[in-house]
Parts: sequence; C-alpha cells; structure tokens
Amino acid sequence: MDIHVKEPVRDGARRRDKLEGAILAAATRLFAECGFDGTTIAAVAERTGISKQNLLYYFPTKNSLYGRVLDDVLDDWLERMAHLADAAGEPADVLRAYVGAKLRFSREQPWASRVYAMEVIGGAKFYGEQIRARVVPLLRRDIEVFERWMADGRIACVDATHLLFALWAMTQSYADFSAQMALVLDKPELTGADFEDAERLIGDMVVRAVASTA
Amino acid sequence: MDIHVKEPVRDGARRRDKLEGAILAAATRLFAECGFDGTTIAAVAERTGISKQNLLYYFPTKNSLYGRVLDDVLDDWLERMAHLADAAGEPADVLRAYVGAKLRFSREQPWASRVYAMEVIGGAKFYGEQIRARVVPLLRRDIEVFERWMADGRIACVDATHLLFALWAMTQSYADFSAQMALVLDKPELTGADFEDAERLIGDMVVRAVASTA
DNA sequence: GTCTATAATCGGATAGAC
DNA sequence: GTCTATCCGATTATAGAC
Repeated sequence: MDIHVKEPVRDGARRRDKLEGAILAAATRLFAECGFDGTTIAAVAERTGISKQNLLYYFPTKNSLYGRVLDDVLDDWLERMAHLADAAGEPADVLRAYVGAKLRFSREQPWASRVYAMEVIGGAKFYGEQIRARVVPLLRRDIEVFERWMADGRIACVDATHLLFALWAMTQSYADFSAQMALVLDKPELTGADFEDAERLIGDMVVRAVASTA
Repeated sequence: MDIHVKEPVRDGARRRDKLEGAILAAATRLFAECGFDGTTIAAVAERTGISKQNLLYYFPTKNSLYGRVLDDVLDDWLERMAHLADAAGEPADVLRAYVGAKLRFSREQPWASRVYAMEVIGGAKFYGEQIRARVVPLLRRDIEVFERWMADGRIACVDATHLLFALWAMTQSYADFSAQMALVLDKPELTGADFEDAERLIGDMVVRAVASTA
C-alpha cells in the first residue's frame, strides 16, 4: 500500500518552526503593548492568522508562550551583547560600541525590549530566576571589565556599577519611552536620525564620564 | 424631632478623602505590580480593607480608578519638578538639583513611577492625551532652558533634547528597573546609600556632559 | 454608604472528531 | 495538525435592600 506522506520530516519541522516564529512575533508585540494579562491568546492567534485552539496546540498554556517570548528576547539580546566585554581595544571605543549595540537592539527589537521592561517593572515575578541566572552574570562581568580598566589606569575611577546602570537606562529608554519621546519631538515615531543623535550624545556622555580629569 | 446626624459635613468629607486616598494608594501599587488588566478591583478592595462593591461606590469604573491614579502620579511629579526650570543659579547646580529631585521621586514613589512607565511603554493608549497636555510642555520648557544656557555660553553645546531624555532615563530607571538592580547588587532592595551613589554618578555625568572642553 | 445577590461577559483550557 | 463544541472560573458592573 502506498501511503502518502504529506510532508517529509524536514519540511514539517520547518513549517512548524515558521508558524511558531509567527506566533512568537505576534505574542511579543501584544505582550509589549498590552501586558501579560491584557494580552489574550485569542488576540495572538488572530494576529497570527490561526485559531485560538491551533495556537494552544503549539503552546499548551499562556504561561508557556510568555516564557518562550522572554527566552527568545534574552537569546537575541545576549547574542548581540556577549562579545562586547571580551573586546580588546581602547575603552572609549568599546564603550561606544556597547552603547551602539544596545541602542540598535532598542531600535530593531522595540517590542522585545518592552516585554522585558514590563516584566522587570512588575517585579520580575515570573522571570526573576532566569534574569538572575542569565542576565545578572553578564552585567556583573561588564562591571568587572570597567573596574579592571580603572585598576589599570585606563579610565578614570567612577562607580562602575552605577555607570552600567546609567548606560543601560539611557539605551533602554529609547525602546521603552519612545512613545513619550515621539510626543516631545512632535513626530509619529522616532527615526533613524533620532537614534544617531542619541548614540552620539550617550556615547559622548559615557566616554566623558570616564575620561581622566587632566 | 431630633434627627441624629451621624457626622458633620466636614468629617464626612474628610472620611471620604481618607478612604479615597487609601484606595488610590492600594491601586497605585497593584497597577504597578500587575499592570492594568492584571489588577482586579477585588484585589484593590481587599488591600484597602473594604468590599469590592464599596470600592465601586467611590470609583464607579475601573477606568475611572486608573485615571485618578495616573492623575495623582502626575500631580505629585509636576509639583516636585515644576520649580526647577525657573530656578536661578549656576547650570551645574540646577542640573544636580533636577537629578536629585527626579531620583527622590523614584525612591519615594516607586509605584507611581512604575505605573506611569507601564502606561508609556504600552504606547500611552489610555493616557496619551494627558501626557501631551501636561508632561510634554514641561519637558519642552526644560529643553528650552538648556538651549538658552548654550546660547548664553553658560554650558557647552550638546543636543538638549537627548540630554533631557538621558537625564530622565537614568533617574526613572531607579524606580522601574530597581528589581534588576537589586539582583545585580545581590540585595533584597535598593538602599538609601545606593540612591546617594546614583545621584553622585548621574550628577557628575550630566554636569560633565555640558562642561566646556577647556 | 455599605451590604447581598446576581447579571453578563470573557478568557484559558479541554475533549474529541476528522 | 486543525477544527467544532464546550466547560468552568473569574471579573466588571448593576440592582436593590437596609
């Protein structure tokens, strides 16, 4: 008997991945805009173009969907930022690259940034352990890099921890507070030029903060 | 006939105000922790120590409660910040005072800061008009003060708009991202000393950003 | 002003056919 | 893997007695 196999395994897997990706993209945006409880799986399904029940086949619970969204946010962000602390080169250049990379993430993945921000603002009740395990070590390592530079006399002595907090805050806000920024600038949304201005100012501020006071 | 008036008008009003205040305090905290949809009026009522139905007597809808919370957040913030742009004095001193005031608001009213942040991150779909009417003019005025200082040669020329965004971001994050900061610092929550360190570093950064490059 | 009761709806999740 | 049908709990809000 000739059994008709609809799709080879690989195509099936590819299709599954593609649909999962579409669901996650829709979910990321909606979680960012409406928060966890404000987002319904029906709305995610509709935006994806599938039925609610079909979505529940791929993500059996709302929590599992939310968890995957946050996992993917972190994966993307960690991948972009991981190499920076290892970077050899002048501290000023590394700092500017760091600012640029973080700002680029705010620009290219604003919803990812905002989902993460909302989770943290709410106290990270859902994702706190993952942050402790995956984000905190990275931030601590960055702080240590700053402190080594200071010990080696390559930059001026400042509070490395709060310098990193400041750097994070300034870059993160171009995703999280872009709605308010756009209102101040009286334009529908931030443009590439705005991000260039931001990168210049933030880069200058950070570099100046650690410049030796001749 | 001797009608027993339970409470004179003034005591009644005072009682009403007191209860309203208690409801608003509970609501502010819960909206910050759980978001708009994650907060139930039953939970607000329970935290206030009254019944859900009684809460609905004071705030007939959830939207009206949320609106009042945001109104009060803005009232408090505007009152604290309003005088700063008028302040005469050296730019460096005014800037440090500005940073200090904003940081103090993050420390003393973390839930207020977070409710506001959540609303903005979600796109300010509920409160956008109020932000346009009440917050944006204030920020624009601050930017103009910075630009006047530059025109008068009292500070170096930088992008005044993005400088204000940076200042706002750095101070705001000590409310919004305090959960993550505490994890990095490996302590249950930020302390007064942390806020002093922050004020010093942010103050130095901002002042240095506008210091003339001799 | 506060209570009891309840209406009306919605949302997450399951069962089972195809 | 996708669909139809449905359950069940939770939530906002209202009606009306006291």
